[in-house]
Amino acid sequence: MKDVAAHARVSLGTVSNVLNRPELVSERTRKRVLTAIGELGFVRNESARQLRGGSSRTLAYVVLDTSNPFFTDVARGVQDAADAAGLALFLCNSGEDRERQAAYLDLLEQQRVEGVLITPVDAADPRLTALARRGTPVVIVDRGAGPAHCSVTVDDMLGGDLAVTHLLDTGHRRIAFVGGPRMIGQVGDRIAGAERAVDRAGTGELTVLETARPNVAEGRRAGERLAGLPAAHRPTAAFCANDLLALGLLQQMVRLGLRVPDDMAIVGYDDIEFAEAAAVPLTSVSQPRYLLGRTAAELLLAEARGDGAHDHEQLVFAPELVVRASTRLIPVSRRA
Amino acid sequence: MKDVAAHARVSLGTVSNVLNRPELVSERTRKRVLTAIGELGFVRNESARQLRGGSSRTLAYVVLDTSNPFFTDVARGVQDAADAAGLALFLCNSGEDRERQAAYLDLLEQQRVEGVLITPVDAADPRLTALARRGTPVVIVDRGAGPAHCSVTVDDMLGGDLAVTHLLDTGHRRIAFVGGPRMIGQVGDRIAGAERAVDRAGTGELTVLETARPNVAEGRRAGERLAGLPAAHRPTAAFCANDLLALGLLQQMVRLGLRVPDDMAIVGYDDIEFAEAAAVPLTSVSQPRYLLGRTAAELLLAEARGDGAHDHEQLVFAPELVVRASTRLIPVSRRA
DNA sequence: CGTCTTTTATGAAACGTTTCAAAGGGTGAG
DNA sequence: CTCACCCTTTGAAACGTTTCATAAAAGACG
Repeated sequence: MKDVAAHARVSLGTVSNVLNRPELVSERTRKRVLTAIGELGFVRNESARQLRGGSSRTLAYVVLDTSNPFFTDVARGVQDAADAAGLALFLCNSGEDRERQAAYLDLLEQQRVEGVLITPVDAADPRLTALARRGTPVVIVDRGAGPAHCSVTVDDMLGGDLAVTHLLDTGHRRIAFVGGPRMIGQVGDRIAGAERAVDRAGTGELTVLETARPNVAEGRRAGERLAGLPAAHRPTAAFCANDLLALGLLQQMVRLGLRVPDDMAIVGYDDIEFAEAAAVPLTSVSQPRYLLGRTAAELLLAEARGDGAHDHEQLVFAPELVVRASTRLIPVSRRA
Repeated sequence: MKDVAAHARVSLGTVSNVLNRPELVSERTRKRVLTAIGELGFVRNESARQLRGGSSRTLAYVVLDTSNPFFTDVARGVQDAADAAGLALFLCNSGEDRERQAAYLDLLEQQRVEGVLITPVDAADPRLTALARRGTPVVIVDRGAGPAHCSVTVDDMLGGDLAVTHLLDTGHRRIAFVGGPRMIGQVGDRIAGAERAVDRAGTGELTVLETARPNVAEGRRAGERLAGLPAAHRPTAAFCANDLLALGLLQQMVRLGLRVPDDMAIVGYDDIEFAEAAAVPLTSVSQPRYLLGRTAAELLLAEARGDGAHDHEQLVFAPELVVRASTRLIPVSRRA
């Protein structure tokens, strides 16, 4: 900037004014400075700017797993909200790795981002509370939060309830829940919702098949386990904690010669794009992904921009069941 | 930091030494300073650090489309390489939007990132050359580059050739290429490869069905157009520019009652995770995605860390054909 | 033509670090 | 007891901006 000033024969302050409050500078001078900037290929140093200005005009979203399409949709919502507010978005992928997440949080705090959106590896990470206490607003995405943060979630218990109620309604009695690890709050909630549906119906039984991670490979493995059971005891329907699991399960069923939905009905969760394109289009619980991200970012902005007082909100969205071919009414004659 | 110094009754310089060269500081003092840091919840200001130190310890990857699984795999490779080098990774999603890409490039240059990996919206963006000329190393990912940059690509002509050669070998003569827009260099190369295969075989004909974008929806639309043709003239095989298109096409075929591969064989491109989980597991051209990202990042690091002289390399990886159920040898008796 | 007001430009301070030359304090050798 | 040397610690400069009080220039007015 000093070079620019020299080149345009003005003072440092004037160059800064051209950049930040051009209306204070005369037409002639402004042009001269802009020309100098062009000729020298000057690029503002954001660090210095930030150091002096105090704010970074940057937001961050720490994603749990970039390769899960659910989160990329959420990210689009976040992106749009950030764009609308004129903020840049730093996307970080923790890859479900606690350490990497911690490293990112440290880094982001050091960068003085204006706020952090995060789908954390552990629901209640003390690090997040500490971060918020020190002044960086934090909004938890797709996970419940204590009163210390805003959060945006979808009602997983309701989702589980919808899914299993649908299975019970279509005539299933032996139902498997496939998902895990169970300690993930969400998974627990979906199980609870599933159990609530069974209890309310007063009939049917729920078996939980826990998986190590919610991905296609684990879905396949679960499929193998289910297919291995004698048909008489085998669940006739599976409710999966997400669509990746459901697709894996579906694929394994097809591979092992079990028919979907006749031998095994499947309900997934998330309604990702591929749910519809699956071998048998997948019945799934749909979450308002884009809206989730967008709303989360808006909450964060409100907290970051708001002056002082702020009440943390815990927003809960309602999921919807999308029925497709992977579930179907069992004729009464064929019921167990 | 001043507060920490006061709290620990040492000078500013000592605090800095504790942080950066702890071996210079006596055990006792170091402990005292660390305690003060803990008590005050001090967090380094990265901007100031960077301003003084000159380097940002940050890399950026400007992704063309986060929701395309191809790029998330590439991103994993980039991520790992960045981690290994102790650098943070800034993931940006241009969403195929020229303006957003430009905005990100400006932002990143202002942030003084150590280097930029990018899959650009346009192959030859003068902005990229300018960026590199001003000192920010740029590596082009999955797109060819002029001699001004390093680049990492996969041989798309070879990929197209492999796919169509496979279709010709399995007995197909009327082959459709589904993909677009054609002006994307990659698409052009795949078409060229496909034509090369046809020419070499001296038999068969290739029809190009151009799509507006390479996604599932467009794949479905292409499927509709193909299915609408009279069976006598309809291509018996389709080679799609990517798996999203192929999955859309497959889905539409199934929906319209055409059998895959009997009525329509399909070859996709990218071999994404869902290719295998599709209604009919998809034959696809597999690209070394992870390696692509990792190598790109390594090239970038070499350029960024290297002192001065650097020869730009254009690395080309070879794709592989993965044969699955969506293509099958046509019995000689049934050939046209 | 002087005075007052408005517009435009300037210079210095401040932001929070890192770095480096130099000062201070011990220790051991002579 | 003195000197030299090593280990610690210190203080100040520098990084590249923004901001603000102030100076200079330019108009406006009587």
